[in-house]
Amino acid sequence: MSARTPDGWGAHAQQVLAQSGRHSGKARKALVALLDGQSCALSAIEIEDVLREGSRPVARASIYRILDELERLNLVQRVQLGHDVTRYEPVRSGRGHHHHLVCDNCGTVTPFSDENLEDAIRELSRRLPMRVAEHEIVLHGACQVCAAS
Amino acid sequence: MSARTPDGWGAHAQQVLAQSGRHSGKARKALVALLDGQSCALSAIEIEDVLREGSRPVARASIYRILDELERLNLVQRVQLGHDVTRYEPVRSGRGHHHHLVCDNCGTVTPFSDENLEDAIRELSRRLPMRVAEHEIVLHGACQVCAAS
DNA sequence: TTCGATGCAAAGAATTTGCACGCCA
DNA sequence: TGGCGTGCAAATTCTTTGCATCGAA
Repeated sequence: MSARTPDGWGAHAQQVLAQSGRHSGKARKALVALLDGQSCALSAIEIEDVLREGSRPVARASIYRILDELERLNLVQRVQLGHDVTRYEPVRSGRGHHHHLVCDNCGTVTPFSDENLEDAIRELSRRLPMRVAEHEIVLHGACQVCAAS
Repeated sequence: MSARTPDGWGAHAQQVLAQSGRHSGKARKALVALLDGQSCALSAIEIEDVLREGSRPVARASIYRILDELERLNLVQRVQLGHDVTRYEPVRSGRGHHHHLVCDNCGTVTPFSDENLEDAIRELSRRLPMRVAEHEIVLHGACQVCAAS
């Protein structure tokens, strides 16, 4: 199952980028296209690998710069899952919003979503002394496979 | 307000460490003592600084090794807040359990706790295909000061 | 006395920065 | 054509590892 929606995040991202008065290079197009087809979080290095094998090699420095820019425009969100790995995923407001289960044993990452949780966060956000923009929830534990062994 | 409880985390940690059949060095004692008096998350480098100024200088490598060990014993939890910063905080089961608000503008970290949220997570955990051990919630946004300006 | 704990220094890995060139508006 | 976008390589920063020494049991 993909979280992609027709004419969804990718198009939206390109539009926001264009409106912020920037040129559009090939590296960025390739990266945005990759993220658009991605439902869960990737690290910069995973992105580099996928791009090198696939559409177009992109320098690592460019990847970081582009991700940085996308983050500033609130188009991608940094997600910290396992040890040290910084991952990035497209911010999809409606359908596609999710959080992550991380198996501390084998490192597997699984997305999940839960409306009760979202409600609790929305309600909580109203009471906090902060304008809450994003939230990130990570559950750690043992996945089915690892829990069995 | 401190999350420390009399005879609490520090003593518990020392006990677990002793039971796992290890010697007890001065560096580790100093680090555990520091964390015991700490209610929120610190990075390895902040820990190094505090120890150097305070009780006893501890080599950075030792800090990482000790934190690693404490994490394996489930005595501290890694917390990923801002960009890249890996922080560590004592795992306190009951009182003292909390999560974090991060101001994306000024970087301020504020702890909070919410029972509705904990309930939602407990209930959710039962339904997930994973044995959930820990969870981490980070809210990003603008703190009062930054939201005003 | 033995073996883990620690410090120091070097190695590694991820991320950032500087600079020259290429390409889009 | 001007300036942003990109690639390459060097520089930074955080973290890990190797090894000799110190200290607790």
